[in-house]
Amino acid sequence: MAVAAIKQSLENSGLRCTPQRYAVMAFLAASHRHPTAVEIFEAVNRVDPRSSRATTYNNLRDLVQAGLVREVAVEGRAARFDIKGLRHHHFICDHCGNVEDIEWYNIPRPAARALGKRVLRECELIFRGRCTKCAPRKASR
Amino acid sequence: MAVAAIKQSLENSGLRCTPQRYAVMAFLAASHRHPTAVEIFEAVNRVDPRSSRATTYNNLRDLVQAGLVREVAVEGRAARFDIKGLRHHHFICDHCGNVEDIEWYNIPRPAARALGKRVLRECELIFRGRCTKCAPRKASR
DNA sequence: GTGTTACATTAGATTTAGTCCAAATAGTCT
DNA sequence: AGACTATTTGGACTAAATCTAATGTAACAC
Ligand SMILES: [Mn+2]
Ligand SMILES: [Mn+2]
Ligand SMILES: [Zn+2]
Ligand SMILES: [Zn+2]
Repeated sequence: MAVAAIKQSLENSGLRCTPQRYAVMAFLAASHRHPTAVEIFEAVNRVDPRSSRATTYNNLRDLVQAGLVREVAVEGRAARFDIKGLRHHHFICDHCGNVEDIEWYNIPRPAARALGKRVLRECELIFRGRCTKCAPRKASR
Repeated sequence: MAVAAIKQSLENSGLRCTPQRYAVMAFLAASHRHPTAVEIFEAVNRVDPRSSRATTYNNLRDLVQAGLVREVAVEGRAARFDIKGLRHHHFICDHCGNVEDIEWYNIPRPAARALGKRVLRECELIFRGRCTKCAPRKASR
């Protein structure tokens, strides 16, 4: 994602493009690894400009709220984040907790009857199992 | 869920039916509210037999591992639990974090190609938006 | 420009959710 | 009964995230 594109999307969402905010976006845009808040905090602080822990969390919260970033809750582990670019599904490893992208495909929506008066914003499909690294080795089991 | 049924399912999973364990299962079976661990802990301790916090968490972990109970991670909030009875999807409210059951319907699996060497255990479909209580009132917006 | 205001950042304290530990208890088996 | 194993327990501990109050910075009005 280009510098200008990040700037644009921040301003479109009514968020100032501060160095700290930009750094979070740039790091997420460059990463396909669904980092945790702490990982983002550390990565951003390996070089200038610095960003405090509170700011990193604040910015992640704002970016999620603006719809630019997605937060993925993983049971028993820290939340992970990714930038909302191309639509995709997620695979979460039972064993190591890693979150991986799965190519998007369409899923049928629920019947209006089943939703009642709820207001639907999005459907999220999550696959669970063992990632390539954690899958049982060939003959075993 | 009947007393005997709970006993059965525990024993089938190789777990002793202790009073504390039973109490967790019985509470979950009777509740449709996806309680948090703390709520379960408090509910179980409103009457005998008592169960410590550590035991409640231990038992929830064991029950999830045995596949009898499901843990639902909710971003920014405590995990919630429900008993694995009839298959169903979940609706999570953006506003209040409540988890509600949505009638089951089948969803297409991903292409084998998209999964690669990963081992798929299950697909989970989560709907997000505003629950009935938090939905914007009629004319507004 | 100067002043005003709203938005952002910061360090550190605090809270929340959950885990760990070592000792005590209670089943199960022979 | 005695040995063995699973389970429970209180309390210390940890990790993740939020809160607070002070400070800094950018946009807007004049
Ligand atoms: Mn992703
Ligand atoms: Mn449910
Ligand atoms: Zn894995
Ligand atoms: Zn709600």
